[in-house]
Amino acid sequence: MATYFEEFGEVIDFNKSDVVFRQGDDNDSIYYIQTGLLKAYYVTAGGKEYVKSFLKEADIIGSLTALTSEGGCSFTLICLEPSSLIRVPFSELLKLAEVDLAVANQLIRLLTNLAIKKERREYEFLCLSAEERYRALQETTPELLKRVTQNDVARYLGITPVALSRIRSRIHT
Amino acid sequence: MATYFEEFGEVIDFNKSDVVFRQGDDNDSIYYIQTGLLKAYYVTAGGKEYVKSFLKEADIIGSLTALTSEGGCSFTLICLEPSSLIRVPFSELLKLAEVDLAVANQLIRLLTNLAIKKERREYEFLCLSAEERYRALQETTPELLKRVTQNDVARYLGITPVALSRIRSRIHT
DNA sequence: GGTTGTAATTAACCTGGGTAAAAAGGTGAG
DNA sequence: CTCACCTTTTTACCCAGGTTAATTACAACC
Repeated sequence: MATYFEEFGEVIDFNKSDVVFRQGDDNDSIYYIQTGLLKAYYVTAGGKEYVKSFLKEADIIGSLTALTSEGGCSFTLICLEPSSLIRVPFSELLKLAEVDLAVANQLIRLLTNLAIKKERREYEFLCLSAEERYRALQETTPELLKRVTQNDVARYLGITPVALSRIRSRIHT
Repeated sequence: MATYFEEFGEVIDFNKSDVVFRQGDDNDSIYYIQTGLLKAYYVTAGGKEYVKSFLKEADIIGSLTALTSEGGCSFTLICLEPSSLIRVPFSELLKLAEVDLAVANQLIRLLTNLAIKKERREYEFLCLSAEERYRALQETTPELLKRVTQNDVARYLGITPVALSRIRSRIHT
C-alpha cells in the first residue's frame, strides 16, 4: 500500500505538537505515516481527553466519519514526535479503486487489517480489566510505552493517570 | 451487496439457539443475515460471557481472525431467533474481488461500513460510562432492546445484569 | 542558579460496578 | 395447575477506579 501513497500522495512534514487535523474539521484525507509518532484523541463536551490510538511508522489513519461525509472528523490527530506523512484524499482513492483492480484490492487489504485491529481493541475493552489491558499493552508493544507519556497511556486504556500509577505500583510490587 | 451473496452464496436456515459457528472453529465464511436475530459473543477462560454484537436483518458477520487464517474464530455466533443466513467463503469472495471490479468495490463499501460501526463502538467504550452507553443504545436502536434479554444487553454493554438493573432503576426513577 | 511547566506519585475520600445469594416474576412443558 | 427453568430485581458487602489536592521529580528555558 505504501507504494500507492508514494505514487499518488503528497508528502507533508510536521513538527512535534503540530496538529494534522482537528476534531470537527472537514478533512476526507487518509494519511500514511512514513516516520514519527502521532496520537489520535477525542475531547468530550466536558473537556476530557481520551486517546483513540497511537500511530507509528507504516500505520494509516483518517477520520472515517469525515470520509463518508457524515460530518467532520470525530477526533484530533497530533504529532508526539516530528513526523513525515503522505496525504491522499479518500475520495480520489475510492475513484481510483473503481477503475483499478490493484488499487481496489490494496484498499481491501488495508480495510481488513484495520477491522482486525479494531476488533482486538473492542475485545480488550469488552473482556479485559484495566490492569489486563495494561499488561497486554506491555506484552504486545513494549516499544510504544517508551515513546509516550504515562498520561497518554492511561487515556488510551480508558482510565485516569492516577489509576494507571496505582496499577503500576500494584504490579511492580 | 446482498445481491452478491444471493448470487454466490448458500442459504442456510437456523432455529432459535442454533450455533452457526463456535469460538475456536475453523470457519472462514462470512454470513449475510436475510432474516432473524443473532448474538456474537466471547467466552473467557474464566467462563464469563461478553456480547460482541447483535446481528439482525441485512447485517453481515464473520470472524476476521479466522478469515485471515490467524487461528480459529474468536467468538461464537448463535441464533436468538430463527434465522435465515447466506454463507459465502471469504477466500472465494477475495478471489472474485481480484478479478471483478464491481465485487471489489462492494467489498470496499462493506468493509468501510464495518469500520465505521467498530469505530463508534470503540468511541463508546472509551469515552462513555456504562449508563451513557445504555442511554445511547436506547436512542439508536430501541427496537433491539425489545428483542433481546436484559442479561444479553448488560453483557453487550460490558457490565453485569445486576449493574444494568441498577442503572435502569436509577434512570426510570 | 532560579523559574516555570509538565509528569508522576501519593493520600484521602467517594462512587459505580462486581459478587453472591435470595426473592420475585414470567413462561413453557407436562 | 404445577413444576422447572430462566430472567430480573433487590440486598449486603467489597474493590477498582474516579476525584481532588498536595508532593515530588524532571526538563526546558531565562
